[in-house]
Amino acid sequence: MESPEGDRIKASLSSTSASSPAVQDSPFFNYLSNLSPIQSVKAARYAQRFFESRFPTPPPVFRSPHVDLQRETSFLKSNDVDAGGSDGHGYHSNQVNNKLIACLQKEVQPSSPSACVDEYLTDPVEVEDSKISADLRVQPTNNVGQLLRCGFTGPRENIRKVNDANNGNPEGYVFMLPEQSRVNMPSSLNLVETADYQAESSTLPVSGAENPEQHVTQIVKLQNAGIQHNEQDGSCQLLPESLQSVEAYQDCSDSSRPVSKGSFKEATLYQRGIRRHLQFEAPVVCKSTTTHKSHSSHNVIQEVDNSKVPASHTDLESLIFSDVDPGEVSNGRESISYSPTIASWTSFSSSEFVGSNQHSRSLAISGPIPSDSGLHLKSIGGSGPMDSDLIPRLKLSGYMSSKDHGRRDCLAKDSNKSLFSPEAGEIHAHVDNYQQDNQTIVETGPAASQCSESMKSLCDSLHMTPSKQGVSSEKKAINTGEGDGCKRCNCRRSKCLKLYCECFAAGVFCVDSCACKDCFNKPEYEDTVLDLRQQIESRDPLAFAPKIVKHATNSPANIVEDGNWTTPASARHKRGCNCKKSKCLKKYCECYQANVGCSDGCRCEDCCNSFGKKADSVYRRVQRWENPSADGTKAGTLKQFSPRWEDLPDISHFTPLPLPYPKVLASSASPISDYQEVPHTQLHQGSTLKSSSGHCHWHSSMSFMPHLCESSAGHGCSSDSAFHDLLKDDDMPETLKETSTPTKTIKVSSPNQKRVSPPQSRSQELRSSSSPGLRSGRKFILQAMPSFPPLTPYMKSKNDTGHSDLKGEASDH
DNA sequence: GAGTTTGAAACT
DNA sequence: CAGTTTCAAACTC
Ligand SMILES: [Zn+2]
Ligand SMILES: [Zn+2]
Ligand SMILES: [Zn+2]
Ligand SMILES: [Zn+2]
Ligand SMILES: [Zn+2]
Ligand SMILES: [Zn+2]
Repeated sequence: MESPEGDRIKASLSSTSASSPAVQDSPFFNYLSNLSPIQSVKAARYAQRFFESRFPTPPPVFRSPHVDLQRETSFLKSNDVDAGGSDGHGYHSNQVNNKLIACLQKEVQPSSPSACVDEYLTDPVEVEDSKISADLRVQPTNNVGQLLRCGFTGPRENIRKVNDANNGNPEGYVFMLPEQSRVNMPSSLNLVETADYQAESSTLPVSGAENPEQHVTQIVKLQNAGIQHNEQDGSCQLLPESLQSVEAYQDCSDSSRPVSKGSFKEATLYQRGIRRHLQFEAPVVCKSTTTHKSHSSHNVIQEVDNSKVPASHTDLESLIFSDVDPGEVSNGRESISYSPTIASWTSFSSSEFVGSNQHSRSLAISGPIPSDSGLHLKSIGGSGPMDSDLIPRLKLSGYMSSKDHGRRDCLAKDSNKSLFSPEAGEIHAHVDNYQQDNQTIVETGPAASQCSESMKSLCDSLHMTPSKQGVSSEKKAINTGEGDGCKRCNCRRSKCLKLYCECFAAGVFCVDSCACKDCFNKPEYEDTVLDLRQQIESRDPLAFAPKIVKHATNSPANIVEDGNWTTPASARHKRGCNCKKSKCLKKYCECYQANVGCSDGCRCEDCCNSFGKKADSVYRRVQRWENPSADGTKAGTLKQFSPRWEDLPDISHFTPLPLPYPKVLASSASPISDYQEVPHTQLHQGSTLKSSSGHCHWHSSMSFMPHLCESSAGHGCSSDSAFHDLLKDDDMPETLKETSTPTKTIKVSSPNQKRVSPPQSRSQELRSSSSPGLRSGRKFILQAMPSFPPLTPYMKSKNDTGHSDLKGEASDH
């Protein structure tokens, strides 16, 4: 309103507001609808767009999407978490849903969109709403199921098939994520990935099937994580940030790896082509990759259970496998949708997510889907009402979801962290890891703590679930968290419609905990929000992409040591920082804030980033990583999170995902959390903090987290940074690379199996102490996703359509 | 909590 | 693409 922007915004707003009800007729509306992923009917369109735009390629891939039933299962597990966790605020959800839907429709069945959608989307949402409220996360499974559904929905069967077929993944990277991250990732991610994978798999014959499996799981983390839980809904939102980061994990070739393997199938691989798929794989955590492999998804779950939550896990499985899908799915709604964004991201991420651990919650991302679902759920739930509406909602939901979150967001806040992303995905993960060590974890890193908390909540809820008691517990947890708030943005002049706003930037709606004024980043203005978002994306395709990307690559560094592991270290900021006075030692520096070292892409002066200086060679970083203490205070600690850097030359590459919906990101983010957790300072504090404060939150919400963190204490906060999202460099790069250099792409995809042991060092250690076995065992498999489609497509679609409109209006003034 | 610093986002 | 302005977070007190 106010100034120039005001006009634009107004325009948008007007459209928006109107849009929902009556406006549909207006051109804008159309435009929007096109843009917006979800708009009811349009899911299909959406999907198309995504496909078109994002995935120029291979439709086939998408087609298969659902395919991955298997994954679903696995995902389910994870998903559940995600779903639960995520509120769905984010637009993502919508996007995701859209994708899914699209996929489904296209491939699966166009005929009954609703059905399809329902299955996929629905689940999550509905489930969450109804169930969630009651159970909330009680049972992850549900969520999972939802997620899966969302993503894949029905398809389990399909998926499985695919998986089977694919078993051989072309490449798989195995990363050892920190526990936290691992856990998280999987769930949400899995879902997503699954979907994609499926496609891929189908498409890809994965030649390798034989390959040992490299399943790469990509995990995306949502940094933000801002997951919010709604008491009612139970859903949580992820913060944008969380979403942003994505991680990918590769699996070991071993075989199976973990979940991913099975589910993933991944082969995913290769996704590149496929990539798009969203997916996120699940991170499954394979404790021991090998060992557990057998049931990927199950494994994951199991692991989780074992370690932490037996009950839940059990439930999950059952749920997941069994009913959840169907029933819930059907019921539900699909809320989940993936938002387009997600899709885009997904592709994005999938290809490269990396997980940074920043936020533990990685869920988001990869989860983007999953997370989305979670988010969606919320949204759905929130919205409520209607199934039929779902679709439309979806659209909204993406953003909308936030509604719910809003409420509980606050709670979440502190908790928010916890809430946040983790939600589903993370939750699982967290659960495993965290639960076990919750405390430990907490200590470990703020992020961790957050995660753990969130996880706990989730877990609790899950566990509890059955009776619904869980809910209360959940709430408690959340509330406990504290109600606090978790602050989020504090915008005064941007109306929360610019990237200045963390919420908006993260792809999530503002919630109660936000202290913004004249906020338009609300579900009610979803249209506006989406429009502006598109505008911004058109201007900068990477605007909503996760800030942190992982390079996964094979860079020597990763391999370096044993070749086994890879490092998360590779994570770096997508655009690099431009610090002049902070020496990259304060949060003013986005790199530092994200717990990643500066890279060549940074233009900082006198860089002293404890996570890695601009000039540091990968090798050095690794060393630091390994011996943090030696280096420096923070560095050491930090390293844990971002242990090693590889060269990530190309930051720029990141793929641009058009829609950033957070959810996706969020999911992805979780993985990252690891990093965050550890954050330098935090570490020390962290441990304490968390516990004490408790609530710090979860990293997932990284972006938001800051506030929280702050309040909570540094730990949490610090963690947030960690949370940032990481995308895998690989992915990103690939994308970019693809564009620019085909070759790389390939590489990326094939780098293959590396296991990486996350830097968790400390955090892990801590944890490990508590429960060593798991940790070590867990591995995430990331598949390298192919690159993404170039930004362009996405842009185009949007631009074309809406773009003009919006711009026109916008430009007016 | 007010005020300052900082660097990204937005704008020109 | 560079320079400037705007913005909100990070930080300081
Ligand atoms: Zn805001
Ligand atoms: Zn806000
Ligand atoms: Zn706001
Ligand atoms: Zn910097
Ligand atoms: Zn930097
Ligand atoms: Zn620097």
